[in-house]
Amino acid sequence: MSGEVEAKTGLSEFEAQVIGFFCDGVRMLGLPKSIGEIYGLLYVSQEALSLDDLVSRLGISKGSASQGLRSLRELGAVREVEGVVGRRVYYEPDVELKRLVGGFIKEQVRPHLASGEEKLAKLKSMVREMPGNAKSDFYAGRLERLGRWSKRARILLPIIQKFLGR
Amino acid sequence: MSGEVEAKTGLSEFEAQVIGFFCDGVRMLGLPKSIGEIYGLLYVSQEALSLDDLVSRLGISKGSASQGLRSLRELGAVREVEGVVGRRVYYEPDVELKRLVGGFIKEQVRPHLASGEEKLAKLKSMVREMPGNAKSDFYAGRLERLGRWSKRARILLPIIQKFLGR
DNA sequence: AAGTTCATTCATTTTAAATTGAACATTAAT
DNA sequence: ATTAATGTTCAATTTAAAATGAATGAACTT
Repeated sequence: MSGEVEAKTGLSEFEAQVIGFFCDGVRMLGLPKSIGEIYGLLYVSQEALSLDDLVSRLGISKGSASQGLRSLRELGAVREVEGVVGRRVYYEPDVELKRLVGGFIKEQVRPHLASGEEKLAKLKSMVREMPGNAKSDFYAGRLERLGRWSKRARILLPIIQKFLGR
Repeated sequence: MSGEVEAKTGLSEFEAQVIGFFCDGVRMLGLPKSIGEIYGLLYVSQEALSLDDLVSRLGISKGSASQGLRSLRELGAVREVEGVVGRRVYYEPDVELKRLVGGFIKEQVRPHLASGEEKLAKLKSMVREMPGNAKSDFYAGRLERLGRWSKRARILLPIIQKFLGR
C-alpha cells in the first residue's frame, strides 16, 4: 500500500531500501539496475553470498546474476571469497570508495576518453586535408578546444583518485 | 559502404563526424543521443542555428529538437542569441568546459546526491528503530560508510569545478 | 479577429538496453 | 565413465528510454 519495493522474496524492508539506494546510484552511472541490486544485497549482507543466493533472494535470473557479477568483478567492486566448502564461489563487496571509483574510472571512463581522443585525431587530420576551406580555421579552433578538454580530464582523473585515496 | 553515419541531410562528412563525437560523449553521461546531435551541430556551426535548422539538418523531429534544446538550456550548454530578425530564436553553444561541467553537476549530480542523502537519513532512522537486532551494529557501520562517501563527493565537486575554472 | 509563424506538449511508436532461461560448458564426486 | 552441482552464454523476450508528429499554445501581423 505504501512502498514501491518488490518484496517477492525474503528481503527485509531495510534490505530492500538499501538495495533501492544502490539501484539509484548505479543508474546515475549508466549501469543496469541488476548491478545495483547485486551490489546492494552484498553490501547489506554480513556474510558472503553465492550466485544462487543472489538469484533466490533478489528474484533475478541466473543469467542476470552471472553477468552482473562479471561486471562487478571487472569493476573491482566485488571479490571472490575463498569458499572453503565445495566449488561454489562466494562473493563479498569491496566497500572502499577509492577502489570503486578507481575501477569505474579504469573500466568506464578511460576507454571512452581514449576512443574520443582517437576520433579527435582523425578529425584533426580531416581539417588538415581540407582545401582552402573558409571554415577550416574555425574548425581547427573548435577541435583544439576539444583537445584541451580531454587534456584536462586526463589531469583531473588522478587528482580525483588521489583525493579519494584518503 | 564504409561509414556508419546517416547522411540523409546536407551534413558534410566532417560535420557528421563531429556530431558522432558528441553523441558518444553525451551517451557516456547518460543523456539521449539527440542531445549530442544538437549540441554537436551547434558546436561545428559558425553561425547560430534555429530549431528549424536543427530539424532540417539533423533530420530529427521538431519534438526531439524542442526537448533537446530545453535540456541543453537547463544544463547551460546552449544559449539563445538575440535573433534580431523576427521572433525566431537562434542558439549557439556554450563552449566553456567550466560552465558545461558546472551545469552538469548542478542539474544532474547534485540532485541525485541530495536524494541519496535523504534516503540515507531514512535508513539510519530505520536502524535506530530496530529492536535489539543482532545485525544493527553491522548495518550502522555500513550506513556510516555511505555517509562518508557522500561527504567526500560534496567536498570533491567544488574541487573539480575550481580545477576546471582555469 | 483571423491568419501566420514558431515553439511546446504529450500520447503513440520506435529503438535500444536489460533480462530471461534453456542449452551448453566445466569441474568435482562417485 | 556417469552423474550431480555450479556457472556461463546467447537468442529470444521483456522493459525502459527516446523519438515522433499531430494537436495545442503563444506571439506577432495585417
